[in-house]
Amino acid sequence: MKSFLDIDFEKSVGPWLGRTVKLVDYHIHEAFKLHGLDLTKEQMIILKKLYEEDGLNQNELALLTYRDKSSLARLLAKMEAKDYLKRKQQIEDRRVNEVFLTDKGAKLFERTRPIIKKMIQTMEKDITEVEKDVMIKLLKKIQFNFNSENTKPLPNTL
Amino acid sequence: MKSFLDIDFEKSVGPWLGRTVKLVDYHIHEAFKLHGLDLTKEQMIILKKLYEEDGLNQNELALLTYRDKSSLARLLAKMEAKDYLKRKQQIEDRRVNEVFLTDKGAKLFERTRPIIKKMIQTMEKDITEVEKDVMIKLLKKIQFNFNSENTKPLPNTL
DNA sequence: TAACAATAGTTGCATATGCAACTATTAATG
DNA sequence: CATTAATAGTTGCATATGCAACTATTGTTA
Repeated sequence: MKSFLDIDFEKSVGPWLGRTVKLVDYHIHEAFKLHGLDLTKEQMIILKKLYEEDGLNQNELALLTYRDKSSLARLLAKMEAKDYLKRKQQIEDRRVNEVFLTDKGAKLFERTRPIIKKMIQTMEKDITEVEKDVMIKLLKKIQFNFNSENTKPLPNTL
Repeated sequence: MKSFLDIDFEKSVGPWLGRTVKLVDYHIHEAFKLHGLDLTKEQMIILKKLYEEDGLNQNELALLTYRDKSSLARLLAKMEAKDYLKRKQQIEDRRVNEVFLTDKGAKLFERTRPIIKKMIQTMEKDITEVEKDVMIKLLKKIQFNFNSENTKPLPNTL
C-alpha cells in the first residue's frame, strides 16, 4: 500500500530533524540523571537565562525560551519548590514577578556546564566548523522561509 | 553575570535544531486546523505507517515511530475513538493487537498529503538538493556520534 | 507438567506544552 | 474620575511523552 506521494516526504529533512532533537533530549536527560542532577533540559534552560541575567520577569523568560507563559509558570513553580529560584512580586508594578536564582540554583547550573559541554563535543565529533556553520545557516533559512510565507503573526512561543 | 562557559553552547547546533522542529510542528498543526482536519502530527505519522503497511501490531508501530509503547497505545486509543483505525486481537497470539486503518482514516491521510507536501515546499524553499543532502548527512552523523559513544543500549523509542 | 521467563499491551505517575478563559493590576481615554 | 483597554500571571482542559509496575498470554526449561 506504498503510495507515490511518499517520495517527497521521505526525502524531507523534517523527520531527520525530529529524530535528532529527540536524541539530544534523551542524552541530556541521561547525563543529568547519571550525575545525580535533579533537573530537566527545560529547567536547565531557565537556569541558563537567569544565570545570564538575574531578575527577569516571567514574560521575558517566556519570550527568551520560546515557551507559552503558562508553561513557563508551571516550570517555575516546580523549580521554586526545589529551591532553585525565587519569585518576587515587583513593588512598582504588582502584576510582575521577578525571578531570581538561589545559590542552590546557580551552583546547580554551574554543575551542568561541563556535562553539556562534553555532550556537545560528543555530538559534534568529526563535524567541522564549516559544516556546523552550513547547518546553522540552513536551519536559519528554514525558519526564515516559515516566517515569510506566513500571513498570520506567530505566537510568542516561536 | 555572563559566563565564559556559554560561548561553546551558543554556537552549538542544538538550540537551532530545537527551535526549527518547534516551528515545523507549529506549522503542521496550523495547516491541519486551517483545513479542518481533526488530527495531530503524531496521529498523522501513525496513519502514514498504517497506510504503508496495514495491520501492523502495536509493538511494530512503536518501533517504527520511535515512541514508547505506552505512548503509542494512548495515541491509538484516541484515534480509535475517532474511528480512524481499529485494533483487532490476533487469534494465533492473543497478546497481539493488529491495527487496521478504517476508510475514514485512509481518506483522512490522503487529505493530509497535499498539505504536507506544500509545507515541505515552503520550508525548503531556496534550499538546493545538495544542501539538503548535506544537512541530512550531518544529522545522520550526529545521530551516529551519539550511538557510538554510548555504552548503555538505547531504548526502543530512539 | 509445573515453575519460570519472555512478550504485548495497559495503567499510574511524572514531565512538558499550548490555547483559551479567567483574575488582578495598571494604563489609557472619554 | 469612571469606564475601558492592556498587561502579567494563573488555571482548566487538552495533547503527547517516558519509565516502571502491572496483567495476560505464550514459550522455555528443569
